[in-house]
Amino acid sequence: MSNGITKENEVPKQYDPKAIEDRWYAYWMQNRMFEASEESGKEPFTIMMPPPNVTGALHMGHALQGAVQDTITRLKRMQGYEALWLPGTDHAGIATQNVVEKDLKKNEKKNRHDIGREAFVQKVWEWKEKYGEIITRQYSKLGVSCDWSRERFTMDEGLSRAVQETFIRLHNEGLIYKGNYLVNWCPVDMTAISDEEVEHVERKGHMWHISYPLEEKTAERSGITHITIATTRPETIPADTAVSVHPEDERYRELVGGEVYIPTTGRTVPIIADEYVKMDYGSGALKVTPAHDENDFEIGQRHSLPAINIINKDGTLNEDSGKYAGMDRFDAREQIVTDLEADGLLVKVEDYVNQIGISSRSKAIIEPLLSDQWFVKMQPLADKAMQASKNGEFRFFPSRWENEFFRWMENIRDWVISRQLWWGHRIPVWYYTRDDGSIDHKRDYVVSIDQPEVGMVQDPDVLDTWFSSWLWPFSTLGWPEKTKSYEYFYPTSLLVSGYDILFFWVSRMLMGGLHFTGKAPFHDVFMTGIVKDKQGRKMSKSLNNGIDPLEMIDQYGADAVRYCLIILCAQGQDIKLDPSKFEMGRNFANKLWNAFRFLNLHLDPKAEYRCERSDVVPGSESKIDSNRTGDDPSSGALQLHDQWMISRVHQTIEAVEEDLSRYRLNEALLKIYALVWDDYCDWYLELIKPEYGTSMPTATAERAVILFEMLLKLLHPFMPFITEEIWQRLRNRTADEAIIVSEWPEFRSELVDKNSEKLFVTMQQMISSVRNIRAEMNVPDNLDVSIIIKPADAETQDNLLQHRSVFEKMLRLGEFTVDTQAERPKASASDVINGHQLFVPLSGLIDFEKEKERVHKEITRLETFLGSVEKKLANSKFVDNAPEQVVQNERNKQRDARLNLEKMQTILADLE
RNA sequence: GGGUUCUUAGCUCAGUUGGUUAGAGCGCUACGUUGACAUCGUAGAGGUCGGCAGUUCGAAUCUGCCAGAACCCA
Repeated sequence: MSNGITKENEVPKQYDPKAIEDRWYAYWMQNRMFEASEESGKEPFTIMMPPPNVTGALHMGHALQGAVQDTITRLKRMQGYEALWLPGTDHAGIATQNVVEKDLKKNEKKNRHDIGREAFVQKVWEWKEKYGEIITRQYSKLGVSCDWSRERFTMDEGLSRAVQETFIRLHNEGLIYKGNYLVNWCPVDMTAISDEEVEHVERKGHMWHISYPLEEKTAERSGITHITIATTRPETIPADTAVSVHPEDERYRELVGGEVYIPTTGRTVPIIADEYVKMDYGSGALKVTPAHDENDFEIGQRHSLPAINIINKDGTLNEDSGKYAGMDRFDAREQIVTDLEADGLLVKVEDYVNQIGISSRSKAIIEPLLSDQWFVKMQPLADKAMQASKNGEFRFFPSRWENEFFRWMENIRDWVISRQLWWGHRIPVWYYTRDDGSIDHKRDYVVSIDQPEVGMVQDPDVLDTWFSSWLWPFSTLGWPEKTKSYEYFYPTSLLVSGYDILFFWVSRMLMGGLHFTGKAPFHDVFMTGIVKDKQGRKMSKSLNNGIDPLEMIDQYGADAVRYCLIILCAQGQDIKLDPSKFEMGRNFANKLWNAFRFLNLHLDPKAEYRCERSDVVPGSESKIDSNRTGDDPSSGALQLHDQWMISRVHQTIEAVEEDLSRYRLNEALLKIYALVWDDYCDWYLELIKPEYGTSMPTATAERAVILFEMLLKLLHPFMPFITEEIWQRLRNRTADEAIIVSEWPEFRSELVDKNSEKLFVTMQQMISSVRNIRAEMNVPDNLDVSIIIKPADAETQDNLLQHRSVFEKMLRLGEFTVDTQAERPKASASDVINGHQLFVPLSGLIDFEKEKERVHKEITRLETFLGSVEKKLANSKFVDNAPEQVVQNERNKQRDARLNLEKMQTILADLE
């Protein structure tokens, strides 16, 4: 496929991302540049994309993590790894089922029960086929280089097979069990959910103090008629099966072993003693409702109490609640309170803020409910994961997440994996039936993928969505089959995830991976922060404070969005995002674009450097001649600014590699940004800019292009679109030569040239100083100004004279005098840079008072600085204890500052 | 109640194993547009690094306490 660029294409003044982004994405796709192969013989590098919900829309969290993963993937690809980034989506049980149910209700005015399970599941699949690709298409807009040919869905046949396999395996190992336990029940979604899916919130409520009449014999024995209990949930009174007090509570000692009447029911229940009860809380007496409270459930177990379930799965009360049957649990609460009051049993009501559990999905108040569910025993899996962590089999970045991981692992509880839904992986368990078709619970169930015997029925429940996603790193590669992909790409190299799903997903993947494959599923885990709004609130639909990444891409360009997200993503801190922040990415892209425009304007379209040449800049390829130095641009020899720029580029390569190896993407990008903007654009390009009407020497142009290409390569993983566009416009390239598949620049320490840098930086400082003087003295912009430099040594004198052209390019320069014997002209402004004196003669323009003030200010600054340095050096403890290097550093500072100060003082004396 | 993180320029944030004359972007001030780029350039102003104490020759960085903010778990 053609890359769509011709030399005749106009180069617009402003960069327009829309004009190019889709074109390059299509080009990369059609040339199959994202696809990874098991056959290349290269070292693999693998990232599994956290699968977004198939129902979802792309949000900023996806965009951030997508940008991070793509940057690393592109880097590794350029560094010669066989880079696989495998994408996919998650079937998201409850969320998807809800969406389709809503759709069904809206369009056909039916609920799922009206059309039946098979037809409903069919509808969900249809919905998935129709809308399921929205999010992946949205992802593409970001420029993600994931291998779409390997895209997976958690309900694909292969992945479903992996789910069944693991269920059976865990069951055979005794790690899956079925039981009647108290679970978190969501009355809206009508399913059990796991502890991790419950959020705890504070709600204003009441504490009701209720008087329970003692059974007659107990009353007689103790001389008390009633015992007061405190509760926040009076509607559960009909389910009470005991009243408990603390064993050491003197007030109630006589009552323990006795009985009490449960209001509204007339039943009597025992009074027991249990250490769980807090004596100073409420009245010190607790009603025990094992079927509707977790702590009460445990007390019930300890004391062998019965559990009476009075709440239906839809949140209404059942027949066992007596006259409240059929009422909603919250209506029943009010009614019971009214009835108690009428009976004179309500002692008092207090306002009370209580912690309640709500479903993280439906936001409905969770009802602890006894039901038959399937569980996974987690402790043995957690032990393996903790051991692997201690062995260093995987690492968290930043490392503090390892502590969080351990904290959760150490207190891990069994995992409820059954869900009372229709959309998901059906539990591979079969039951015998009676003649009437009902399940025969007296006979053992059979665990099997296929129906074991005619007439047996499958468990109606499906598995928690996370029960398939915890297998994601290997099920996507074909496991449990020993496929080539699995053998080659597993275990994976890196996982990028937000810390909000550390427990839900990351930890479970580690446990699952270690248990099922014997290996940690990834070596590195990079936990990103969470993208929040300007005020630091989590972005949510209900707050309507989300920033749509697609809108931002449309407005600023994908590269700008990526730039912004990466630069703000520091070491896992949350990102407070405001749309205006994307401007910095857009501006940077525009800067880069205009650097290209500049080169393009001065480059001869037919010249040799439009073909591949890379031997004219040291380090860009192999052949170098770094000894050729001169100041004649036409000679083709390297000049000072070339050596300085080459040195800066190589320093940056080294620093960027170091930063990226530790996932400090923001640091790396900031360094590249500074290299491009401050070094290349502000200085290098200005210095090679030809005089008006003259053309750029070929050697200069070649070097500028090659250096620019190195910058483009460094930037490509972060900003893929613009770098590819410019790369392809600079020269004629075939698909094999696209920047996406180019080689990452090689760092070469011998090209870091400290001497050239030092000289160049001194010259930069001199130029800045002259500009400052011009501004301070209000020198008109179109006026040439002469400068006189009195260098501290003869070598600098030679160097500066040799590089006179640098001053000419960067200043409106008149006379240029460099002389170790120079004298300060009377009417001049002065400065001292690294011991070299600088005079700017300004007869008629100089304001002597202002100049005195300027010089005086500099002297004050130097004195303060020198004072602090000398204080350190006067301290013998410092000189004795600090490392030699540090002391030497201070001595150098002292020497330089003294030299500069002395000269400034002479100047000031001269002025007065 | 237990834990984690944060507090640095007007705003948003970087700052690695303690040694920098504490940085960036935005904003602000002055000047500048026939110039690669006003999505720009040049120059500049702006910080006792939340407070107090300690460790150290030396603290934005380590420790303790206090104040404030956010999050996680119970």
